[in-house]
Formats: sequence, C-alpha cells, structure tokens
Amino acid sequence: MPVVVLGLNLAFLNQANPFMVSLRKRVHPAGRQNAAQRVSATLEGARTKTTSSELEMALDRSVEKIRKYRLGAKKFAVAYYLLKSEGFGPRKFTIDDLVASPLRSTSWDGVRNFQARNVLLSMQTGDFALFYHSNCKNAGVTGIVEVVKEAYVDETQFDSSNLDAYDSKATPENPRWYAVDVKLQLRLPRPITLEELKQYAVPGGPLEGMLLFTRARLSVQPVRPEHFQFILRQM
DNA sequence: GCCAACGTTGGC
DNA sequence: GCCAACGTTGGC
Repeated sequence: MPVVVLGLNLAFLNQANPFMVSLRKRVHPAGRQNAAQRVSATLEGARTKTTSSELEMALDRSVEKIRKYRLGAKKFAVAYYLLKSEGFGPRKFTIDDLVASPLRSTSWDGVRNFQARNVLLSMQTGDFALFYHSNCKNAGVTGIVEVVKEAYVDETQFDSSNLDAYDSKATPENPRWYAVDVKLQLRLPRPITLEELKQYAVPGGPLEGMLLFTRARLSVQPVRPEHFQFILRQM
C-alpha cells in the first residue's frame, strides 16, 4: 500500500525551532527514504525534553498548572498526544472521514471528560497526536495529526438540540468544554493495532506505562516522546 | 452484546 | 468528604 503523505515535510520543517532545521540536514541526505522512514528519523532525533511526562503527572491537577508547565517548556518542546476517535457506530469519525474533511482538518470537539479536557487545554500548535480508532474491530493508530488551533470554546455544549454534546450546566459566560483543531499530516501505511501495541506494554517493554493501557478510558492523553517514536517505528 | 473499569452524581 | 448508585467507555 502506498504511503500517503499530506504536507508532512512542511509540518516538521516549519517548526520555529532551530533544532528542527538541523534535523533537515540529517534526514535528507539519504534522499531515498520513504515518508514513513522520514517521520521516524525526524522524531528519533527530536528533542526528548518535552513536557509530556510532566503532563502525565499533572493529569489530576488544575488546568492552570498544566498550562504553566507548557508555558515554561514551550521554547524547547513539541509535545505528543493520542486522540481517540470512534471507529464504529453512529458517532464514528475515522481516518477516512478526516481525509475527506476540508483541508483534512477537523475540530476536535465533543470531549466531555474533565481530564481529557485538561489535556486538550495543554495542546499547542505544532504539537502532534496519534489518531486512534477505538470501539471497533482492529482498534489502533491510523494516522498522525498536528494541532493547528489551540483550545477554544466548544460551541456544541450550548446546543440543546444536540443530545450528545449539550451540557445544561454550561453557559457562554462559564463554558465547561473546549475544542482544538487538528490537521492530518500522515495516514499510516497500515494501522498499528492495539493488539500489536499491547505486546510492548509489558513490564520492561518499550511501551510500559503508556496511558493507553493504564488509563484506558482517557480519550485525550499525553504520550511520552519515546513512546510516540517507538510506535511510529512500527510502520 | 457483555461486562470490567472507572468517571460522575448526589444523598448524607 | 465519603461512597453507593448510576452512566459511559471501550476491549473482547
């Protein structure tokens, strides 16, 4: 199956981060690497001092604290996340739907869990997330998205005609829920399934401690850079 | 479709 | 603030 690249190079090379510029020189001389290899190589070299682990620890803390972590680390770091999307059922939104969306971008609204919301609030433009299909056969990672718009009020919480999204406790003066915009950067050449990832989540394994397994119900979660890189290497 | 895990609500 | 009851997520 061909590797589908959707603006991937630009996404990485446009980072306002001198480290990324030097990566370009390291990644490109080979010239013949396919897109999947380029992603892995770029991430491999990417600075690992990000805030993702701090975010994990901050999960139960306030939004303000999470924001502070991010502000303190911004000049260094791209952070990584995992976003779950229903792969089946009436509310499904798959990688195919994302490909078909205008600009291959979508509003990540409808999050109605406080921890997930707090993680959402910590996202900054230029951060990356694994796009994950849940609730379906062959659950797993199917793509990489980039955050292109930081948290803004999720208007669907005020829509009383939308039974899934409406929150009677939310008002425009005191909104409770937020959304970000993400844009597809890479559709994986093949899905990396939960079944496959699980075997690496054993004690001592490369994915030990990943929130996908320890906090299975969290739909928006930070991912440690080494975990993100490892998963992409499975492509 | 079942059900374990776990988040949320609300009585006390 | 505790915790039982209830609702939801998501793997299987």
